[in-house]
Amino acid sequence: MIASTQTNHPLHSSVPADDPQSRLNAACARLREAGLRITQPRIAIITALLKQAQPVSIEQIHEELDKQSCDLVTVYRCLAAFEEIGLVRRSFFHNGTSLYQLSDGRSVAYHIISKDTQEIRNLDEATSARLAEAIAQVETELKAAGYRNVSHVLEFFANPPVTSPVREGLGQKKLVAAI
Amino acid sequence: MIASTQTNHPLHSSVPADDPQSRLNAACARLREAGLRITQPRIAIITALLKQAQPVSIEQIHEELDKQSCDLVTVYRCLAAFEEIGLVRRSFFHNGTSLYQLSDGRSVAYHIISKDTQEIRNLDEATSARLAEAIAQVETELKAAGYRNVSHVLEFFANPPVTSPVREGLGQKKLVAAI
DNA sequence: GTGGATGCAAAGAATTTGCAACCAA
DNA sequence: TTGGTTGCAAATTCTTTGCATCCAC
Repeated sequence: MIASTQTNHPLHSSVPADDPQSRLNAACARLREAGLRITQPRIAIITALLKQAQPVSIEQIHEELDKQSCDLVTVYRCLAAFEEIGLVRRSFFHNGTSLYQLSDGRSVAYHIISKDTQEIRNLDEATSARLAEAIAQVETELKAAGYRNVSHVLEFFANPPVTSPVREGLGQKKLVAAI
Repeated sequence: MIASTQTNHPLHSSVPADDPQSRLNAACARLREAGLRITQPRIAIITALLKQAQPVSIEQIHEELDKQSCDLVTVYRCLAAFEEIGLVRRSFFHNGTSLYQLSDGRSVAYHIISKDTQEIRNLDEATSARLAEAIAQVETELKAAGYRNVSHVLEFFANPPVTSPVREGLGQKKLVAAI
């Protein structure tokens, strides 16, 4: 039910190649198309996002960026710009914090956020795909009804089983629970 | 596709009567069960929530409360408490603000939030029900897998058609767009 | 009577804004 | 060259906390 590891199924993603370099290139192309400039901070931010399998907070991204490479404010501004052109999805908020993830056309994965620890896990692919299909259908209907720029947010919240395998990788340090 | 008016289908809601008084009573009962006290501010807050067909922000609730009846901080604290016992659902956030709605067992309605105006509309019942079913299935699986306190947030964002009928009632004044 | 609830003031955290300097196109 | 970007500092906004007082049970 819960995919603890992110498996890559090139078969599933209709769009881009999987290696970081081409994904970065694709992202830069989208910036250019949108009339945005390719700057050092932006490359660094996109590169940081490429490493993430889960949505991450702005703070986390900034920390990834070896501090000096750009200002926190720049991360805010870049992510806002990226979101505007659909390069990233603002995935969810909890305790009032936004999390972001690259949206480069590969399949959506929905998440379970631990109510206690803010740990994030992916739903397994099959389940995510099933939900994505139901939601896509609604979005199609909305578009047919004249809505534009249709998007959505779906997150699950829960207390994970006690025997929970802890997620590895860059973590929840900065995701302090507020409630 | 989009239900502009909130239709009441007693047939659908297995639980409570529709008149405000019994809904208030039911809510109070739930407070009592949870060991929370029935106070004047809490009654006022619940009453304000009862009037809403859509999720509302804490600010909005506070404004509904003819100012003097309780402090903003109290609204925060009460809603946190209500959320804890499942009396309200924290429905979604946008521009970082949480919105709340009473969750008294009547059917869920998912929402479309206008990206421009923050106007909120309900999906029609059939569509909401279809989504709710797909999601309930996932939640059931999660519970079976040992997850507890499973909940979710699903929101659609879009720019509504230009000929959009504007939603009446307590509104988006306080829902200032931040991005 | 007693512990939970409230109000007020103040602290904190996340995010935004103003503006001068900078650099990608 | 020039307007989009950035950095730094300061301002805002939303939310939480501390603590004395109050009131529901």
